Amino acid sequence: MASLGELERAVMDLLWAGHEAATANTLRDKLATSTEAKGDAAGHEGKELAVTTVLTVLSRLEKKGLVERERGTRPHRYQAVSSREEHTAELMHEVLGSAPDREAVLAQFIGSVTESEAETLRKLLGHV
Amino acid sequence: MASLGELERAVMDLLWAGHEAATANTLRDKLATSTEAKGDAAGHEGKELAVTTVLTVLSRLEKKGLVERERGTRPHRYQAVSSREEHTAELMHEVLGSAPDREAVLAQFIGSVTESEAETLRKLLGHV
DNA sequence: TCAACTCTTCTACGGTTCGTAGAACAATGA
DNA sequence: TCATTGTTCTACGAACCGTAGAAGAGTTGA
Repeated sequence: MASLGELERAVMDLLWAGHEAATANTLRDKLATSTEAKGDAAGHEGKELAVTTVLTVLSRLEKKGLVERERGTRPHRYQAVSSREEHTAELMHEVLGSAPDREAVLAQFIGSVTESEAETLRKLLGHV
Repeated sequence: MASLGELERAVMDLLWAGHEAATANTLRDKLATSTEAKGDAAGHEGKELAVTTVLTVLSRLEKKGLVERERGTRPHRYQAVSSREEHTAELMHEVLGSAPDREAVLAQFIGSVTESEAETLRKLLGHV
């Protein structure tokens, strides 16, 4: 149950970007303005969504365990459960985990990584 | 357009496993017997599917670029476009590629890899 | 060449997920 | 208490997936 729809992803991107907790209203506004004034190519356009739409999406993200909300405050505040990096890394593990031959996959993976990333990896692995 | 349904995945698994080209009929039989005689837990049970079902799935996989078929031979023969490892590694890159801070994700990723895998990675990267 | 058979394509339906939002209900402030 | 603001419920249409019948096309034995 990992994959996100387009709007769901846009919302997560906002939560990850300014990583404070946000209200549905704030998010709706950001969705409207983000990538709107600049005819952004890949952006998720600047449509004025109904707040309920945003709320529905947030509920779904909550159910998926990606978002948690403070129910105490009156306009509930929503925030990402984990950072984008954590989440992405987790996804990578998920993908990798489903393979019988993990090491072969890793080999393949490493083979197509940029040199600078390879360098980063060497450092992280405690360069021999 | 990356994610696969359960049956689609089962078919890919078969194509990857015995990695010869196979006909729809062969695949249907294998789907029926694989993981059937042993009450396998996670397996995709041993139901007798209609051949057309398998064909539909194969067509969809073809459209997704995961499978190619030989149209020349009469019972068309289907095979995976890339190996499971290639495919999985590609998926990992896809996941990683969508992140703004790739290196941070890699850091996170490496942090939760098993020691033996870390060792493998060192070898692959290292030859220092 | 014709009939029987095999295989593929077309079409379709029900379930699930996602984008979208109205209607109704709850809380909060003046 | 009333108006405002926010939340939950419910719902609908599109897309994707599992599933398969009906019809069309190729193959082959007689």
